[in-house]
Amino acid sequence: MAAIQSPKSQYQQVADLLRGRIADGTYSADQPLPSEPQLSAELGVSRQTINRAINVLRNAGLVRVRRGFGTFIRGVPQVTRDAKKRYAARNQGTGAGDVEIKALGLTPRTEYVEIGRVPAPPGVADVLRIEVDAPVLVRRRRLFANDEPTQLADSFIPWDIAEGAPELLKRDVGRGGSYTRLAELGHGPVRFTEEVTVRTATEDEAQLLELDGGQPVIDITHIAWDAADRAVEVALHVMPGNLWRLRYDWDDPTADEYPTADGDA
Amino acid sequence: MAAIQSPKSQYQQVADLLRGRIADGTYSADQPLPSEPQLSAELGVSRQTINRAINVLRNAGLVRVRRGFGTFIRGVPQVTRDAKKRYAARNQGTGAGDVEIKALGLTPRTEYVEIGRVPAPPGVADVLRIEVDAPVLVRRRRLFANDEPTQLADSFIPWDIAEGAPELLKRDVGRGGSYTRLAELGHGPVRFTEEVTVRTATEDEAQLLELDGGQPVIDITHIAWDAADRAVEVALHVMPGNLWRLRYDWDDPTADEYPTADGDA
DNA sequence: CAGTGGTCTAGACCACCAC
DNA sequence: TGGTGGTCTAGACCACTGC
Repeated sequence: MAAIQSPKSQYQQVADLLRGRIADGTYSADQPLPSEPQLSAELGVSRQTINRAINVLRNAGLVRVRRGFGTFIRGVPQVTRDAKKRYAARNQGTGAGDVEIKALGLTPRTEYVEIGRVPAPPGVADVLRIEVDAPVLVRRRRLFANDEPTQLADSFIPWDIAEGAPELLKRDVGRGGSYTRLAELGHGPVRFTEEVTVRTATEDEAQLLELDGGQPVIDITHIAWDAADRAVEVALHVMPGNLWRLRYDWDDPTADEYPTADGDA
Repeated sequence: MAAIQSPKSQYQQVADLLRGRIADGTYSADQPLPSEPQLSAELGVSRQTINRAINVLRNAGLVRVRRGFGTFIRGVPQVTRDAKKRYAARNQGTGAGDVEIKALGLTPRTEYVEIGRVPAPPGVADVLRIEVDAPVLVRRRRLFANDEPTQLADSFIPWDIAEGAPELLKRDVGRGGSYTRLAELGHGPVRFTEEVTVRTATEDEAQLLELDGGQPVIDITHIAWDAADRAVEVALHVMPGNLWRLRYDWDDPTADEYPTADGDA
């Protein structure tokens, strides 16, 4: 099917070779890969070419470079995030984010970056349909699996709602999680929307997620709606693209409306 | 917030500069960007450095290089794909894929790459819970917006179902689309699941989608289940990562089960 | 300190494109 | 044929790491 292509560039070939060696276990996960000068000598290409090849693997999330130290295989398995289940699990613990990590036998950890009252950033204000700079409660968290950062999760709640539940200003928001607190205030979420985009990480995100610049991230805007159809919470999730698998499912509400064989308007 | 960083590398600075010039309209979408030697002379850095900067923009999907001709701004807006609505729109035309494109005022086009009876590929057989190499109907399509490829969509239906509806072997599967044909056979989908991952494009995909190698793609495995909970169709979608925005929404089925304030098991 | 990867340059050769 | 981008090399300097 593929058209005849000119022979691959050397750095692509080197990248394929290294990919193969990673896959078949030639290189172990404990040891660093051979150094760039070593590979350069072994394969008879310049160090630049080796470096370019390794950059290909980095972009694919296959290896991780620790500067001044060496290049290592990234041994983190993919985490499945089931949109429905993660919120249904609210009765089992504090954060919904821990469920998926534990399921893989990894150790989750949550770092609270910021919890407090701040002016709403433009994007958030827009979604919550409030004025820019109107006060909101923000909860910024960084989630880890086995001490590797796996996700940034910034949650915003309009202040006029949040002020009713002082627990929301604590790290541990208490039994059932923040949605339960919202429910107690009469704003329990009954509907959720998520918008998913893929983009390259910003510098800040790359730092916090320990990614190389330019690596793709998944950007999820999660909105919780209460029974009065008010947006009561926005959560912005940013996650390394190669690390996650998102799962959604739904019933077809119009399953009984297939056109009949004889046709009608 | 960001820690003190050493000054950025030159190619990053050049990339930022070019990004700025694209954003503020210094460079028009009709004209190619200045050539690499020109930029090299203007900015006083080597051509390699310019080239690297442009590669950053390519990975972000901001520009598109036509070899031997020039580098151009990619002016395609993001398309929103609403998982529920796209299937609900089945009564309006043939393909569900056209809806989103038209909504943006772009011209959709579908290219049928392959329609026929083939042995099930391993991944597909696994999902459909049939033997590898058991026969399936495949419909491979490539979707365009304004003649730019926006999506690969390969659909698989177990042959024992598909053979009941000869229309499924035609390009135009008829009124209501393929799900209506399945419904007529007693296998109308009532439930859907989608799994979304992000990865770098394979060579074949890069060619078909006119991407540069290494660019991230969104990979969606869409499964349609009938009332007997049998997987009656699998659709594999591959789309340029920067081109799409995925939208999902769902009601919380457990909204009335928030723990009460006084608590119980 | 020696070894690692990050980056930069000058120069070069090539494939591809439009004319 | 001349201009475009794709790639490669040798050599260099640097920041960072662990010892």
